[in-house]
Amino acid sequence: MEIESNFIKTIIEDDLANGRVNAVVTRFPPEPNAYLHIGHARAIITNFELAKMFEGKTNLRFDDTNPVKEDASFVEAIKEDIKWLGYQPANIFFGSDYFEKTYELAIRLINKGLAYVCELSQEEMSKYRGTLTEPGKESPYRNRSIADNLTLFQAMREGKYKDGEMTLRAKIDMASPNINMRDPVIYRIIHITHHNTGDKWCIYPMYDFAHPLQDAIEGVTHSLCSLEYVDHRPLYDWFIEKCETEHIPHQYEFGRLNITNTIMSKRYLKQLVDTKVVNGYDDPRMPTLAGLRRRGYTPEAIRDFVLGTGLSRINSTVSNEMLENSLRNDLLGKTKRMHVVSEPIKVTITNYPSDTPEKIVSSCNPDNEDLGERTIYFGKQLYIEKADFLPEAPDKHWRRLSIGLEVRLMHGYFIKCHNVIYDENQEIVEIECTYDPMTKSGSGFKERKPNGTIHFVEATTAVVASFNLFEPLLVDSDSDRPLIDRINPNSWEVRTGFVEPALEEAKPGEKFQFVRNGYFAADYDTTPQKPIFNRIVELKSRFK
RNA sequence: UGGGCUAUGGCCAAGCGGUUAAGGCAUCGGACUUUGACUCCGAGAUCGGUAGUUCAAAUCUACCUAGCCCAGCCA
Repeated sequence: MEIESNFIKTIIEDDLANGRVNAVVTRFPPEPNAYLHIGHARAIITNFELAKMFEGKTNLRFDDTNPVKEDASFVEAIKEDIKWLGYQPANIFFGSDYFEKTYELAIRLINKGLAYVCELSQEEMSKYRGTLTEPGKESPYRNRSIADNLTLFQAMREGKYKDGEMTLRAKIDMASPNINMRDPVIYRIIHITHHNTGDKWCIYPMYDFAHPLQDAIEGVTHSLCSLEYVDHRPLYDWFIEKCETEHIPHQYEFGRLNITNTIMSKRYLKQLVDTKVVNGYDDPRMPTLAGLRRRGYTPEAIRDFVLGTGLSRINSTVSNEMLENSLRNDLLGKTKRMHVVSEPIKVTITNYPSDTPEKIVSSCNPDNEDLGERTIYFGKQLYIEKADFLPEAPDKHWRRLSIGLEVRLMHGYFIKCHNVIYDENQEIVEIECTYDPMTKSGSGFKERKPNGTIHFVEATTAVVASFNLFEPLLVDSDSDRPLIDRINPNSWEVRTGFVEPALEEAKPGEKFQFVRNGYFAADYDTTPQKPIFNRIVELKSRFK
């Protein structure tokens, strides 16, 4: 699947056609202060796919200009997530690699009379800034001499001042209707150890100043970001122009991708982890890439989903059914289709002649013979799903087992139910059936049509396993209620059931279709003695 | 209330002055089926509103309406 037509692709095509750029360079610039989630996947995929499409390149650049929030551990996690998604950055850079260069350009601005050292406190600065409807006031420090600014800025760098004591500001326009242009701070003092530069610096550039310069230094042609930066674009262009960088990058904005019933915000993800609603950032219910990975989502499906949702200048909320569809499409042809009974009910085949089960060799996926065959068993004692039996068929659409009805056991035989055994509470404990030896799977038997096909496992060879069934963490997708009140209490259900013996060998992370049950992945903690499977996604069903 | 961005079927989204207005997801019919899966057929919008420009407008203009973003020494 290729990237669809979208406005950014159109812009790039146009730039290339008109010679405004020779080669496309994009970048994905995360701040190393959180785990990546599926929202980031859109940015990653968009940047990489767009560049790839035009034979350009994409850098991974850690935007680490604020040491108070950042940590090296996130650097590795982010690298791993990008690799998992299937992308290899042309270069891996750090914004902090450019601190020296950024500093020089700040001095250039001072020399041009376009930046000044300001001693307003944070509170005062806020007052001077004005409001959305009223213009701001000029700082009393705005008209210092270039020489004084140079000296002061140098002193800031040398650590002569405490955090917050002064800032370097761009001298633009305190009356601009765009608040970003009202003399924004471009350097602030922070005495803290930086994950990359250690204690070398105590002044750090702000995003608005650093970002365009990083793009310029790296030769980025199309700098993509989200919609909330639209108002920052004039500033971006101002810095590029005034700093007279050799290369001139351009910023383009696109909408964020939201998914129904899914929280993406850093704050709430953290809240879920901190309040132990989930077991960490790689909990299989989390929308983090680490969580989705553990759940069994595939990078191919995520890519297909992102590309399928397109790109526009709208913050969109896409139904999670779309993601699930991508998952099923990807998993359909590449998973083995195994027999698993998650809520068992016992079946005795009363006319089965032997106490030892017979072996049946079956295809793992009739649509993909490369997946091979495995042996399943059929015998006197079986398990089927509770939901596949009702003493009496509710209506003529019932395609499962009932007294007097005959169904096909997939890969086995036709069986017909003739008796139900109840306990003292009128609960069904066992059902009794007969089988027809003539109807063996693969025999080509066509004399009669069964009332549907269900699956089973043979009881003496079955292996006990547990299944983790997930639902969305949130309910009420359109609600404005606080998220904490929308937590789904049933987001993780554990069931114990039986799996066919071949599943003992499932390797952690290996994915399967459990016939008529859904797609599952063996959990990281699975063992042959105690297999554990996570449900990735249910199968679609028209059963009403 | 200043500035900016956006508005195409339930949800995404193509379309860039002339097409019966792509496609995907979802939904509803139907066929097929050793998964009520898959696959296959079929069904639905006149493009936020109004007024203009034009032989011709979802596409251009004006006005209106609605939603989102901005007043961190965060990114």
